[in-house]
Amino acid sequence: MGSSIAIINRSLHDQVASRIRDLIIEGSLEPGSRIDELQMLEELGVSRTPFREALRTLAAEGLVIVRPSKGSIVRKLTQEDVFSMLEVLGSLEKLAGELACERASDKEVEAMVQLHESMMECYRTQDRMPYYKMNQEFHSRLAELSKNETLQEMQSNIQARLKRIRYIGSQTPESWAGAVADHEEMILALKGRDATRLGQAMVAHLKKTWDRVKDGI
Amino acid sequence: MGSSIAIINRSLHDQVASRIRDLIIEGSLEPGSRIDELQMLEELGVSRTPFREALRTLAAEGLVIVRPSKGSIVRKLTQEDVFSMLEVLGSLEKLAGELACERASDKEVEAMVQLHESMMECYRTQDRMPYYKMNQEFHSRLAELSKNETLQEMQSNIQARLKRIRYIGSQTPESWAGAVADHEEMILALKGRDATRLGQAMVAHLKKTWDRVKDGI
DNA sequence: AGTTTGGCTTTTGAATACAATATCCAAAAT
DNA sequence: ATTTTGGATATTGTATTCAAAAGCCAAACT
Repeated sequence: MGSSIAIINRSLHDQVASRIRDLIIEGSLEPGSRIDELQMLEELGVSRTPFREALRTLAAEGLVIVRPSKGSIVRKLTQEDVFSMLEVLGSLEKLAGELACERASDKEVEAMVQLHESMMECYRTQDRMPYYKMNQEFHSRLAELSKNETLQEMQSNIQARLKRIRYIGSQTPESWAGAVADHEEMILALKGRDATRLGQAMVAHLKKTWDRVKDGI
Repeated sequence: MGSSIAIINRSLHDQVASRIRDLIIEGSLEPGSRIDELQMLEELGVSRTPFREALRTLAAEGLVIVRPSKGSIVRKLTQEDVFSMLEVLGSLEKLAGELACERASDKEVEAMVQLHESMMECYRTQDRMPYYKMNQEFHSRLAELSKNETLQEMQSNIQARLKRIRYIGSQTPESWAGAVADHEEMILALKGRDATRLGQAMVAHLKKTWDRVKDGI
């Protein structure tokens, strides 16, 4: 995602925003901690203007909170926050699934099946990292198949906020197996163009995600 | 919303963002047109730094588009954009309605009924403007009753993007009557705590909104 | 001893200055 | 005549500077 050609054409504050996003997701910037401008500026090698513009973007995305005259902090997600996000994400992905059944081309469905196969292969060999990445891809792609840009945007926003949680949310072998079974069901529903079934599968999947994650917050 | 005490404690860029938002909604800034920084700065009486920070916020909210080195434009909504927004909004408000039936207190439900009565009064006297404002309020409040902050945030974001459309989307006498009937149904469902019924009412309402608005884009 | 106040330091917010990029127009070449 | 290129101008992007606010510590007072 994001070829090098695109990067050179992106303005500095966008690059800065991406870097900070990464720092937040990988956990270098701890939730709740103040973001030290001076230190950050040194590390990133930019001046305050693009940095602060980046902060504004991240604030609008819900990743950081800027407290006037008191500095910015990395947003800390409470259990309630995460629950509410998963509740909404469930509803959005349900819609995505239903629409995908109606609007995706056979070719696109086939591509999803392919992706699923690759994931299954990773599961068999217990390759966590590639599985994790493909899983993100799977859900993004499903949103794409809805052919609804707003839906994609909202889904990707929530995904971004939850990324860190899910990343650390290391699944147990059992929960991983459960997730794989869920995906199996999704693929079957999608292949059969059964909108209701896929919608239900999405909601169920997100509910389980909550069960899996809630104690680690 | 937003007392004067709060306003004086808000940083400049936030105030600027609000002002620009208003200009976009009321139509002073035409969709698709370039936002002339120099001219804007004069009008608003601020310097470029807070102004550009405000632009970043608005960009993240989806109201403007910043094209690197080529200036910012007010986002122009295509029919597809509006359709996709209403489709998502329908899904979100459906969820909001369902959750509200489960989670709202009797007092809160009563307050909604009151608001509905006020709207009916405006309808009887054909007071468009107050009705329009209360209608916004009605939908925001329903989202609040869901007790889901993410849901509220997402709904309010889409509402903001659509505001101008709905504002100009001058309803005919018939469509107004239809909207009133929809609201009657919503209130009945909410009073009866019938989640399914309210959910369906919300989806139906948003579908009609599309029919009413689509030709005016 | 504890609390309050005054001023110093650090940090954030806004304005200005400087640099880079794009746009536009005219002149030259095909 | 049309296209292309060079440079002047306007506009945007970034850095720096200046101002204001918040945090901190010590001294004085209760």
